Amino acid sequence: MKGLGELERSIMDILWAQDAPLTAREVGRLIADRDLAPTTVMTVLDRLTRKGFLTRTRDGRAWRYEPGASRDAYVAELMLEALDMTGDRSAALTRFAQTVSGSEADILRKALTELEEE
Amino acid sequence: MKGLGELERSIMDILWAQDAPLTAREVGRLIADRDLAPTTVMTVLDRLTRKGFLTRTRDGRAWRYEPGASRDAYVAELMLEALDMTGDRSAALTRFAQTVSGSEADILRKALTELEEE
DNA sequence: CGGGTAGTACTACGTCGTGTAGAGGCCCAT
DNA sequence: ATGGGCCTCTACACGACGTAGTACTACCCG
Repeated sequence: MKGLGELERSIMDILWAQDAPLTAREVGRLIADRDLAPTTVMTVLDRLTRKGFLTRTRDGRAWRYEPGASRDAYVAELMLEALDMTGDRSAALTRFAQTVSGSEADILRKALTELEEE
Repeated sequence: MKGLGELERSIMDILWAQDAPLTAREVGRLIADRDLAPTTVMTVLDRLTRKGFLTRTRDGRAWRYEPGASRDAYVAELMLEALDMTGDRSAALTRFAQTVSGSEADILRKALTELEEE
C-alpha cells in the first residue's frame, strides 16, 4: 500500500464518514472550506480509485464513489505495514503494547480475549 | 514523524543492526551491493541526521553516525501514528488485534499481561 | 431546436521529497 | 608539498501530489 496525501486523506475522511456513495460534486460541497475547483476533486477521486482506495459506479452521467475498505481496516493495514518493516516483529509488538495508553491497552486486551474465545 | 525512502531505510537498517557508530565510509562498504558514490551515502546520512533519526559525533575528521532510537521504537511510533489517523482509535485497535496472526496475538497478550502486573 | 449546465476525460504545471552524485576545500601522512 | 580521504555545498532528475484548465458530451429548459 501507499500513504495518502493531505487532500487525498481529507477526501477519504469524507467518504469514510458517509454510508452512501457520493458524486464528485457532493464531495466538493462537503469539502467547501477549501474552495477547490471541481476538477481538482475529480482528479483526486480518480487517483484514489486508481490506487484502489475507492470504487465507483455509474449514476446517470456521474460516478458515485465509495471506499473500498473501512477506515479501520486501512489503519490496521498501515499498522501491519509498519510492523513488517522490522526484522523482529515480536520486539516491535511488545514495544507497541508498552507504548499504548492504559485505556487502549484495555481495548487490546479485550479484543485479544474475544479472539481467543472463538 | 515522516516516513523514510528506500535508500534511507536501507541505511537505517544497517545502523540499527550495528552496536557501534559507523562512519559514512563504513556504511558505504556495508551497502556495497548498490554501488553508490560515497557522497551519496554522506548526503543521506546527513539528511537522516537532520530529520532526527541519527546522531553524529566527531571521530577525527570523520563523523560517526548512530541511530537516535531503536528500530522497535521507530516501528512502534509509526504504528501509533497510523492509529492517530482514525477518529475511532478503539475500533482500529480492535481491528488490528483481529488482523494480527495467532502467534503475534500471543506476543501482544504477553506484553499486555506483563504491563498489568507492574 | 439551440444554448446553458453538469459531468467526464485528458493534459498540465509547480512543488517537494528522495536518489544520486559532482566540485571544491581542508587536513594529515609520507 | 602532494595526494588521498573526508567534509560541505550544490545540483539535477523523477515521481507523487495539489491544483486546475480545456475540450467533449449529454441533457434539460425555454
